[in-house]
Amino acid sequence: MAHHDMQTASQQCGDCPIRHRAVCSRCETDELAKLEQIKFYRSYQAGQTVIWSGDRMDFVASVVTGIATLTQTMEDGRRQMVGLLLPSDFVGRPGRSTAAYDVTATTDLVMCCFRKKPFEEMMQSTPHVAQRLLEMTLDELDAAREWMLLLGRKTAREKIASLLAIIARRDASLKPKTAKGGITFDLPLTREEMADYLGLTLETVSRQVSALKKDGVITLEGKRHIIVPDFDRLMEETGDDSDGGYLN
Amino acid sequence: MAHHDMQTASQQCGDCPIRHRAVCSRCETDELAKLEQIKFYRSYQAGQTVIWSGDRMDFVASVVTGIATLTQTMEDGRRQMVGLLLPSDFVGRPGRSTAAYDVTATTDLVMCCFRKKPFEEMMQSTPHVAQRLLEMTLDELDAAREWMLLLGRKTAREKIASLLAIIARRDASLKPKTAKGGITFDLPLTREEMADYLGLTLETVSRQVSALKKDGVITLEGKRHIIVPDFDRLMEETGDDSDGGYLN
DNA sequence: AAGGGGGCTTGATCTGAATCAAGGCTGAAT
DNA sequence: ATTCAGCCTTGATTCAGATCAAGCCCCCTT
Repeated sequence: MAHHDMQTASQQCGDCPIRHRAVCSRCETDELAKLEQIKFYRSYQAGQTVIWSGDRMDFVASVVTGIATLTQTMEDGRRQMVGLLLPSDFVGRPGRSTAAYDVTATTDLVMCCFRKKPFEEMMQSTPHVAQRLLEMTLDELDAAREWMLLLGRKTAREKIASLLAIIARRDASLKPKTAKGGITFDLPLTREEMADYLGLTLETVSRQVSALKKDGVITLEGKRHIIVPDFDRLMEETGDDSDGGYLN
Repeated sequence: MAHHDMQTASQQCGDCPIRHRAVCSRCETDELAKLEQIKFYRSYQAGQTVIWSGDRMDFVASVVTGIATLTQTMEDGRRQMVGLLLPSDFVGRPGRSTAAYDVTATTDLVMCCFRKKPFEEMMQSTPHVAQRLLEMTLDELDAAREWMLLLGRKTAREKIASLLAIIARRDASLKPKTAKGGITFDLPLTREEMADYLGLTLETVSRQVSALKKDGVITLEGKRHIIVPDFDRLMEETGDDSDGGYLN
């Protein structure tokens, strides 16, 4: 019977990544049930703003499909992206009631949301949810620090190569079937969004993408479809340590 | 009796910030006792390296006194600071066995360490430790994102002003007695370390500090002692939103 | 088919910070 | 007292990326 509940829950929320990443690895039946009761979905169109920085935010959420960005903006309009949310990533901060960043859908977006109050109560009673969330937050912190090295010390070319490598890698982990010969993916960002990610202008992004193409590091099909014939070659351009020590 | 244990523990570890920040806010007696049993102290001299990136790291720790930095280094020597640890800050990552960054003592440093294994076991059994750690990690992530805006979009002058404001603020929160007239503090970093923090060269740091001095935003006494006659004036130079919305 | 707009590219020029270079200051060691 | 080393400042020059500017491409609308 208990096992049956679990399967039912699983069917109800089979596509909900929070099940898998934040909660489910060691979930018990009644915890799933609790999550089922408080969750709801929201959809946004490409370009839509999910929340403005400073707005009241009474839910936490997990990306189901699509891509969202976190950005910070200065009064004079300078923008810096500070987070890129892919499917299964978590947004929102238990214990804070206002959004600290603008959250924008860069593609059509579906999020699985949980009202903050009940989610927090659930966290109290099910310790490994907090632990899973801690793990995810520590991963994000590591990514942020990698990003800081990129922003502070890398050249424009290295920045572009790094971003392409990051997207290629995350993309590959989502669609496990990757041909050995070459990696292929669609850029989910405009040149301007790439610039906001990298701390550059869109013109510089465009020039450096062209340069990588001219040098044979990548091939372009249209403006957005990227082919990386040799991933190691791309990695050489990033300036990062060659040994992919990012997975220990 | 239970209450007595707590006081005893408190005396044994009166100066240990993890007690206050990571663990203690809702601690119970036996948790404190557990912490007491697995903790130990380590001291480092100014300039000493605590851990090299990639080294095995079998403890987590909390800064008791002094200042430490986290830095990342590229093969060709470019360096970027990615963390600045002041007293009560936490280092180390439950669930990872190798250090991801160089940790260096910039002043004489005392850390309160916990062997990772027992600490992790303790986390399992005492849920609000994980919760407190999550809160601290989320704070750090926010700081990292603020830092990303600085690295990606601020001018050299804004970077310097921002760093001075950050240090002034954190300093003020440590020694609560701050004169209304002006804020005064010692820079805990060399020009080169400031440069590594800000993604600049040491020459540019020096020039911009001189410029802020010439413009009356700060006064220098020696190379390290800073006087900020008007904190609001300094804040104007940072490029940040004027409303100090960083504390909600 | 014509028009228009959003996203992108490419060229010309400018500029803020890096780089290269030469001292200066201060405190510790001889 | 002198020397030395580490840290800092300041000047001259260079250069990577920003800014300004023009036009292209592609898709959508009418």
